[in-house]
Amino acid sequence: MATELTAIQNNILEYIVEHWNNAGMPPTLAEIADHFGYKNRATVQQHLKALEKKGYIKRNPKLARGIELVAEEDIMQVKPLFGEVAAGNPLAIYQDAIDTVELPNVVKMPRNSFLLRVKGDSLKDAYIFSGDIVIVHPDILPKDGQIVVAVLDDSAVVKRFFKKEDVIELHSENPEYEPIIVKRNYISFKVVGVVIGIYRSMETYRN
Amino acid sequence: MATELTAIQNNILEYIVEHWNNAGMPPTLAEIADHFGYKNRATVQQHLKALEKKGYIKRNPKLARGIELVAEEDIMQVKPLFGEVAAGNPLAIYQDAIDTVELPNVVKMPRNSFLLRVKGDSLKDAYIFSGDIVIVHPDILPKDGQIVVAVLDDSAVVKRFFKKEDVIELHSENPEYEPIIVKRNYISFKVVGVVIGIYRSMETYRN
DNA sequence: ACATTTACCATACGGATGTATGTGTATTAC
DNA sequence: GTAATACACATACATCCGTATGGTAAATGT
Repeated sequence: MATELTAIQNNILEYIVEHWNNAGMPPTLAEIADHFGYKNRATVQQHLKALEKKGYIKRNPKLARGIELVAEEDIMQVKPLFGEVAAGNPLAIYQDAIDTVELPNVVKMPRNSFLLRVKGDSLKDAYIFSGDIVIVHPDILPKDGQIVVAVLDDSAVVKRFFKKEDVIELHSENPEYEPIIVKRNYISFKVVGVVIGIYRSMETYRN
Repeated sequence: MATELTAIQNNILEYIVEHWNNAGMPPTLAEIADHFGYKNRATVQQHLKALEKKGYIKRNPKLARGIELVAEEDIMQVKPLFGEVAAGNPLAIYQDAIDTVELPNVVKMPRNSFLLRVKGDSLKDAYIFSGDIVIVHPDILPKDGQIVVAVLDDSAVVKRFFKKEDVIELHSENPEYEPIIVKRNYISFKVVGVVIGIYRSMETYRN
C-alpha cells in the first residue's frame, strides 16, 4: 500500500500540507494548479487520483476543499524554529529559522506566533526543561508574572516579567540566577513576546 | 468595536469554531444553513455580515470557505477533556467530556486524538506534572518505553509501556510506585493510546 | 406613529469547483 | 514493437458557493 511517490506527486502533497498549515484549510484544485503553473485543473485531478490510490490522501467528493490528509502528514505539522533561549546565559534569536519542529496537529499556532527551544535549567522551577518548545505570541502586552521572551543587547532571555515604577525586572525561577533589572525605555531592550504555552514531544527518550 | 453578540450570532460563531476544529476548515454558508435548519444561505450571510461588522470574523470575498476567525477564537481552540489520569491511583476516563481545555491554535490535534489531564506526581520524573494536559493518540501501536494510557479493570493509568515475552509491564517513573504487570490478552486490559505530547498553558500561575 | 434592528425566506446570477472525457507526448517495461 | 504509465492540455457540464436584491414579520426605541 505504501507505494512510492513520483517527484511531482511529492511536491503536490507537500504543497497541500503547507497550504493546510498556513491557510487553515486544504487548497482547491485551482489553487494547486495556479501554484504549479498548470493551465488546467484536470492535470491536478489526475495527480490527486494517484495520491488517493496510493493512500496518501482521502477525498470528499463534490465538496469544495475536500482533500483530507492521511498518515503522517495528518499527525504532524512542520513548523520553523527560530532559535534557542535560556534564562541564564542569553542565546540568540535568528531572523531565519535554524531548525524545524514536528508539532502534533493538536497544536494550532496563533497567527504570528513562533517557536523557540529552551536550553538550560534556569526555568526548571517553572517546570520548563531543556529541550522543551515554548510557543511565543508577540503583539501581546505582558502582564506581571507572565513568562516572556525579551531581547537585551542583542541576546534573548526567557524570564518572568515584572513592571515596577521606573524599571522592568526579569526574574529567573531558579534562585541561582540574579534578576535582571532594566530601565524603562532602555533602547536595547524589547519584549519579544509572551510565552503562551509549552510543548514537549514524547517521540524520543529524554536524557 | 467589541460589540455584543446576539444569541444566534453567538451560536453561529461557536459552530464555525467547532467546524474548523473538527473538519480542519471553515464551513461554507450552505453547511451553516444546514446545521441550523435554515432553508436559505442568504440568512446565514446576513449573520456573517453582522459578525464581520462586529469584528469577530474576517471574510475572503468570493473564496470558498473564506471565513477567518479573529481575536480569541483565532488564538484558542476549545477541546473536550475526557478525563483525568494518574500513574499511581487510577482515575476514570469518561465516555463524554467532563471539561474543556483552551489550546493555543499552534496545536492541531491528530484526528481521533483526545486530551486527558494529569493528576498527581507519579510521572514527575518524566517531567510531567499535575495539571498538565497530555495528548493521546489511539490507533497507534505502542513501542517499548513510550508513555501510554491504558485501561485496567475499568480504571485508567498513564505509564511507560514495556512488552515482555509473556506479560506487559507498565512502569511508573516515580520509584515510589511498583510496576504493574499484566498478562497478555488479559481481558480487562487495553492500551487506549500513546501519549504523543504534553501541553501546559501559561495563562495562570502554577501552584 | 414611525424608524430601526433582528430574523428568516425566495429567487437569481456569476464565478468557482469538482468531475468526466478525449488528445497528445514522453518514458519505461516486457 | 507494444503495452503501460506518467504527465500536461482542452473542452464541457452539473453542482457548489458567495453574493445581490427584495419581501415579510416581530420586537424595540423614540
